Amino acid sequence: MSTKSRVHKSPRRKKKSPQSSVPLARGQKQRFQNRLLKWYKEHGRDLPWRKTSDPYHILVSEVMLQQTQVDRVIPKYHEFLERYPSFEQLADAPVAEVKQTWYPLGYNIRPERLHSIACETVARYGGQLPNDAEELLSFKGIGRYTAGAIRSFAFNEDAPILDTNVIRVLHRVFIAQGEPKSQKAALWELSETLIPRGKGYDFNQALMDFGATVCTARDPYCLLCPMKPFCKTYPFDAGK
DNA sequence: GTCCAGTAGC
DNA sequence: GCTACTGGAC
Repeated sequence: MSTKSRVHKSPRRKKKSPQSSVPLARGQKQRFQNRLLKWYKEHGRDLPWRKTSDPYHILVSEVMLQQTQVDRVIPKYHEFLERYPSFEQLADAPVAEVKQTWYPLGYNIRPERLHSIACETVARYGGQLPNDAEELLSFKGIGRYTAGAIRSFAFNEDAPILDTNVIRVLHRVFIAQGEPKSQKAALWELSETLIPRGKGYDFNQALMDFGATVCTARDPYCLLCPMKPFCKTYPFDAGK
């Protein structure tokens, strides 16, 4: 195969991709980045998994947080790590016991998968969770969101995340049209292009906190919001 | 009672 | 694109 197969093609405009590219007004990206990071410094939550970059701890917290709220996760996060302080110790434990320890967080497929991730990490990766997206996605129980969370929170990479908080925030601020959930391709791309180089960790944490505490699903706190000068949804109308 | 969650599997 | 999973918020 020739390496020059494209040499005669005329320069193409970027292919039209109806939902996969969001136009950003001049300066909007930088303003959003700066304001979000500043807001986070002042108002970010102090959560236990933000005091560590141990990939195992981050993994446990993210799997717990997949469908469970922060307040219910915090005590169980401590208990779980006390009982299973490392991939090795989790891998060595019987699944039935791990599921008991998990109780009452629910969605009990999660502790099974967490256990299997621990076994595989020990068996195939020498007890070190890989930082590669493809490899992370190959584990059952790690999807695109959790892979991004691990890469940014444990390995400090500028990897994008997209959960329902982030979908809501980015859709409101930058798009404000159509159904948020039908625009995931565009929103993933946005989540990626918005990350300030080298600041994936803080930026992603900030996005999550902002969605959880200001740009909330119901009755967002628009009056406190630093994005209101350029938010496409401001002023939010709850009656819509 | 209704809605909402990330992932896997369809 | 839809659904099961399980429990909480409202």
